[in-house]
Order: sequence, then structure tokens, then C-alpha cells
Amino acid sequence: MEPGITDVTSNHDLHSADCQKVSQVLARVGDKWSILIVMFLVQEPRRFSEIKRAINGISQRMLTLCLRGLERDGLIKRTVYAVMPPHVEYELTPLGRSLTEPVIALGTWAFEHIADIEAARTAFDMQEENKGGPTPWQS
Amino acid sequence: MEPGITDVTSNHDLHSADCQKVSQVLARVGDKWSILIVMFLVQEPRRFSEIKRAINGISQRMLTLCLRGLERDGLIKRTVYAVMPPHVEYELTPLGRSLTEPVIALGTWAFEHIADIEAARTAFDMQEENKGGPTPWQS
DNA sequence: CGGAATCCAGACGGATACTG
DNA sequence: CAGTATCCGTCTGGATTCCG
Repeated sequence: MEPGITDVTSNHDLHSADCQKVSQVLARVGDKWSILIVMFLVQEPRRFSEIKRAINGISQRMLTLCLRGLERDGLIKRTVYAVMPPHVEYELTPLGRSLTEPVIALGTWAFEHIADIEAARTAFDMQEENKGGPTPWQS
Repeated sequence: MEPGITDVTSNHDLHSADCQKVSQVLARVGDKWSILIVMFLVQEPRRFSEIKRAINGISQRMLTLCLRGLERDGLIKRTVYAVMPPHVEYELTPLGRSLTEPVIALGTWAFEHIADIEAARTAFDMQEENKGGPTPWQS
């Protein structure tokens, strides 16, 4: 029996192959850089160095890896212009563009509920703190 | 309007504090187990061992960690019944329940485009293969 | 039953140096 | 400019053991 889940809306079969594939897509969205890159490319095609500058903090190694992964999944298209110095452009494919819709929906949800989440975290952390020991202050 | 990004669709500032927080939520969704757990809890409250059985392949360590993280973010609620043997139930909070909506949207997109993505991967991998060496077949 | 604690291998990812 | 290759520390996460 395989691990995983099937249809997100009906989980009477929490371990089908379909579900594993869906999880792979969710992992892409959850990837630290991939979606940032996709959202940056929504407006227009961009060069490697433009992306690197825009996505603050990404290493060139990770940028290369992410771009390769996105290209492999058919979400972006890579175009090389045979000039000197090299000129490479990345742009969203129709598939990649269609992904932005549910991603924006999720991002909007996140933005709208950040306050709730942070409040919950603070409350939770305070509870945890009270379990560390009986009034360690003023020992 | 405050400095920084307030709209996921406009990325002229991809490294603001807001954006980082949104990324944290996306990371939750992309987490290997968290969303599987959330979707499993949509129907009804579940016990620890029920979840463990449903989510095939998860270790009890990871289940504990995931549940703690989800509880900390206010997405699920943990209820302990003081009986012997121990009985602990997990259920979605309203916040967690509201998250399922955009997640289902994303999951639906993923499910609908799995074929496209796998086709793109196959095509990409075949291109890569042709770069390994000149016709290694029939050596 | 529902964890917590420990150990440990392997994956992830940054920094750096080199190349066409 | 747009990568590739290598090194290497960090973190993730599975397996195992013990506890209330």
C-alpha cells in the first residue's frame, strides 16, 4: 500500500498515487523560492540576473535549481539568445500562468489571516513558557 | 498605503516582512504532512492514532511535530480527555477550516494539471538525456 | 494511548571558485 | 552573464527507546 492521499476533497482513499502527485505540486508551492519566482515572472519575461536581484537572499545555486525545476514541470520557459555576453530569458508558460490563480487565492488567504496566526502563536508560546518550570524568575 | 507589499499580485517589493509571513503560510501548505492532516480532519475530530493510521507513512515523531505546529498556528485544536488509557482528539478550528477552501482550489488545480506536468517532465528529461553523450545506445 | 528524548544518516542549501 | 562544480555546515526526519 502506497503512502499519500487522493482527492483533496474526498479522503476515503488517503494513499493513492494521484494524491502523491498532488502533494508534489503543493510542495512546489511551498518551496521557499519557486512561487516567489513565478509571481515575479507574471508581469513580463525576465533575465537570470534580474530574478536574482528581485528575489532577495537567493543564492545563484538555488536560483538555478529552482528555475530548472520549474522549467522541468512546464511552468516556465527558458530562452537562450546566442549573443556575447550570454542573454537568457525566463517567462511563464500558459500552465505556469494558470497556476498563479489558485496561488494568489492562497496568498490572499494567508495575508488576510496573518494576524490571527501570529496571535495564536503568541498565545501558544506563552502557554508553553508556563510549563518550563514554576516561576524561574527571581530565583 | 504602508511601505512594503500589501497585495500578493504586486511584487515591487518581494522581500518585505509581510511577504515573508505569507511565505511561512505557503510553507505550511507545502509541508509534506500538514495539509494531509488538515484535510483528514475536515470531516470530524480524530484521535492521534486514527490520524497516524490514515496518513500512511508518517512517523509518530513527525505527526506530533506537525500537530504541534498546526496547533501553534491556531489551525487545529487539541483536546485531552483525562481518562485511562489517554484519549486525545484533534479538530479543525474555524481558521483551519477556512484554510481548506484555497487549499482545495490549489489541490484541484494540481489534480487537473498533473498530466500536463508529467508530460513536461518526460519531455524535459528526454532532452537532458540527449546531452549525456552521442548515441550511447548500441555501443 | 499519546507522546518525549535520543541518536544518526541523508538531504538541503549557502559560499566559493571556476568556465564558456 | 549565466551558469557548473565542489566543499561543507545545518537541518530534516526516520528509527528506536522510554515514560505517564
